[in-house]
Amino acid sequence: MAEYEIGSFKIELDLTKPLYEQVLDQIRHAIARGEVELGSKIPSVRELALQLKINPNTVMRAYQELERDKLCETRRGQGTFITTSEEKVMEIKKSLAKDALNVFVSSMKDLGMDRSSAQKLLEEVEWE
Amino acid sequence: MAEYEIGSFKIELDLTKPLYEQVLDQIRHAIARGEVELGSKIPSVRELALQLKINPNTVMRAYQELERDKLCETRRGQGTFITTSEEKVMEIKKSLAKDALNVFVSSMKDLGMDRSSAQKLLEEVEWE
DNA sequence: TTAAGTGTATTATATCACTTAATACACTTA
DNA sequence: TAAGTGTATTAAGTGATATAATACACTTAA
Repeated sequence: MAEYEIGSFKIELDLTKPLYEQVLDQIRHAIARGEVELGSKIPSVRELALQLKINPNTVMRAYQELERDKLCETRRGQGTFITTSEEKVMEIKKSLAKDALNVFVSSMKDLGMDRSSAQKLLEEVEWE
Repeated sequence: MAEYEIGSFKIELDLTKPLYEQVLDQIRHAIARGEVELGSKIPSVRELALQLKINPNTVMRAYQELERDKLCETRRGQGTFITTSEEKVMEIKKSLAKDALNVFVSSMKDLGMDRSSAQKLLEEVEWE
């Protein structure tokens, strides 16, 4: 589809999920990984839409959800800025990790597997 | 939405995912858990559609995918039957577990977490 | 032979989330 | 004042999903 580099992280889009969700996820994860400087400005709605070759409305939808999570702060006429709250970042990181964990545990249970089976899988999986 | 009991397992539908996918997943997982007798007959397309209050075409779509995975065998005029291959069941169980594991690992990496962090989460999570 | 119950196929329609497009307004900064 | 921001609105298009109605082929049992 298209890609765009923001500071040290890159946004890449495909057709597997809604575009606004991909933009949202990738920025959110980049913040969680600490790859975006707190308080820094991210591209304007129009600019990112242009680079990713998608509609400004789609970008805005992602930005608005970031703001709902308090990960971003938008200032009319100025732009959209990453939160300065280290606490918020840790919070969202924990939350995303917990969500992923719950999905995994549910899947294991659905397959009738116990904790130690899951642990064994995790030990044996190729990581890097 | 609706639910239906098949042998020892139950199908419940909601609005979070495509219906055919829920039917498919729930039967597939029940097989993987060993809750369905191998070689047994599952409800007819029309019967299950009636019980779940959904369209027969939707049920058929799920059944056809089960057949593609060789988890079921359909006999025209007779019905749809669970595979008798214990091997196929183990295969699909491994496959589903691997998929879930990969999703989890990807999520952890997206958050910049290493294997031991993931293991710690798994150790600490409430299981039952 | 017949009737009922199977899987399967086809065509049409409806719905909904997602996306795009075009435009306008409010605000900030240089 | 002009350019660049976020925001809002309305309209339209697209594709996956689901429903509806109908028909056909096959199997089984009465």
